[in-house]
Parts: sequence; structure tokens; C-alpha cells
Amino acid sequence: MSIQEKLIKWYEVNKRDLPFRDIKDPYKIWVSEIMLQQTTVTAVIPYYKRFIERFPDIETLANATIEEVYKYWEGLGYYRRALHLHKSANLMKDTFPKEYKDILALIGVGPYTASAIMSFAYHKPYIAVDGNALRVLSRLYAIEENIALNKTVKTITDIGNQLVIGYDSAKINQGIMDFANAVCLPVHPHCNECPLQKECTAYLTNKQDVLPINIKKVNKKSLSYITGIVVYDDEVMLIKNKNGLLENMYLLPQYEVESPYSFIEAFKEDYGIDLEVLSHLKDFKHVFTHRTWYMHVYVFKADIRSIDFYTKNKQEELTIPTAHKKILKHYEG
DNA sequence: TATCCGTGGTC
DNA sequence: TGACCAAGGAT
Repeated sequence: MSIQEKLIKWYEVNKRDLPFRDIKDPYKIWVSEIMLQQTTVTAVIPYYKRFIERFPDIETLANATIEEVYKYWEGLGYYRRALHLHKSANLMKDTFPKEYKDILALIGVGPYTASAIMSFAYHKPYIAVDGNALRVLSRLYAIEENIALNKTVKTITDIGNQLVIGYDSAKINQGIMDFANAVCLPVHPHCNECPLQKECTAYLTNKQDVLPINIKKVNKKSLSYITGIVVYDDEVMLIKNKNGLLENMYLLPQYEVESPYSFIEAFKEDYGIDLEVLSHLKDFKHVFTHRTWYMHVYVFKADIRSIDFYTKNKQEELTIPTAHKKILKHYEG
């Protein structure tokens, strides 16, 4: 039996039952693939269901406001994915593209996602090279190159595209994903129950624990903020973040300063309004991929009725990322 | 090419 | 607990 046949056989028996699996609508497949970028299946499922229920087709998504689309993304992370979906839906009119190059041209869609859609929706012979495929194939063929490099991804893509010829690529791709999730794990893979033992060069040379080689340097910066719960009556001030990290999200005002008194000065400079410290709430820490925020949260009182970006208690409408949502929950709870 | 972009789970 | 990872892509 070939590697492909063994993989498909394993898949037929062990495949996961997922809401975005074995569906034909390229729109829904697209939405699921965007959500699944760097995001676990467990996290995606409820978001996917809610999103599709509210935006069942291209036209409904295109006609929605970006603020509402963001709201359905709240807590999922990488918020620009929602922006890209909305933009693409507006460009698409009502038909989803069918060619690889046209799908790849969509903002937010790269080689992985374009290949996955071609495979899952149209059963075309494209390998979908994600983290799973990189791991499985680099072990299978003992590729001792850094998978964080584009060159290595290209090498593995070429191998995968050969593997898919003559088979249903959807079964190969999804088979690899479920197999990578259940057997060919990132750490301590279950080689003793692997159907590809005899074909796996890594296993045969005892390199399954060192492959894939994944070297990426991440320098993580720490930032220390005074974060303000600025209240007037029972309303809390939120500001739309204009750029960078958490762009377009609504945040509590915060400054990279040492004391609440410096916060008051900075706030006065920005908005021309005097604050009064009421209390120290709590210190929070939030870890991002490239950054860690230490937030010393104080409650301030002010008359902020005069400023037009004061957003009142509209938390049901505004998209507030987890980093600050958990502060608000603590404050309100 | 290197860096940025979120969050939650795991050990 | 910090480091790593999860169906990556844009700049």
C-alpha cells in the first residue's frame, strides 16, 4: 500500500467530525480557513457557527458593517482577518472565485489558504502546507532544514504536490491534519501506533523527536502601562485604537507611564480634561506573541461628556480585545 | 527576510 | 511559569 493509501485509510477510520468539514460551499470553507489560521480548532468552532449563522453567504457579509463583523470576531485574535474577509466579500459580489490565482489574490489569503480552498471545495490537486503538513512531511522524508524558512516550505510544498497527484487531495490534506493532530504530534509523537512507521525516515533514524526543525527568533518586549477606567456616572470611557497592535479595536485609555499622576498629565494633554484618581483597581498582565503588557489599572473620575469619542456603555456594540475585556469584566464583576 | 499581528492550551 | 504551539499572511 502506498503512503497515500495508508493515510486515506487511516483518515476514513479516524476523521474528526467538524462543522466545517465535508461542506461544499467555498464561501463557508473560506471563512473557516481564515478563522483557523494560527488558531486552534476548539477555539474556532463556536465562532464559526455564530459567524455563518449571521453571515450565511457572501452578500450578507458584504452588506454588514465592519463594526458588526469585528464584533463576531471579538476574542478570536488577529482582528485584521475579519477586516480582510469583509473587504474581500465586497469585492467578490456574489460568486466565489474558482481559480487558484484568483483565490490567492484575495487579501488575507496566502498559499496555504488558497490551496486548502482549491482542495476542499473543488478537489483540485493542491497540497495545503500548514504547520501540520510541515511536521508530517519533514518527518516522513527527514527534512533537516528549518521549516521557518520560505525555502524549506517551498521544498515541502513540491513534495506534497507530488504526493497528491492521482488521489483526492481533500482526503490527503485533511488526513494529514487529523493524523498530525492525533498521531504525529509536535512533541512525543505516537510512533508506536503510526501506520507510516515503515515509510517514515525520521522514525527509522530515530529523529522523530528533533524534527521538524523550527527556529524562529522572537524578541519579546515588555511594556508597562497605567491603564485607566475613566468613569462618568456609571459609564466607562473607551477609545478606538487607530493603528498598530489591536488596530480598530476599542481600548481603555492607557499610557506608558509610571504613576497615575503621569497618566493624569498625559490625559489632560490629549483631551484637555482633568481627572481625579479614585482607586487602584488591580495589576494585569497580558501576553501577546511579540509583546507583554503590564497594566496597572486605576479608576479615575472625570466629566468627559464634552469629548465626542467618549463611547458610553456600548460594550455590546464595540469590539474590545481580551487584553482589556478581562479588565472590564473584573471591574464590573 | 524579519517583524508584526491575539488568544488559549499545554507541560 | 515561561516557552512553545495552533488549518498563516501582510508588510
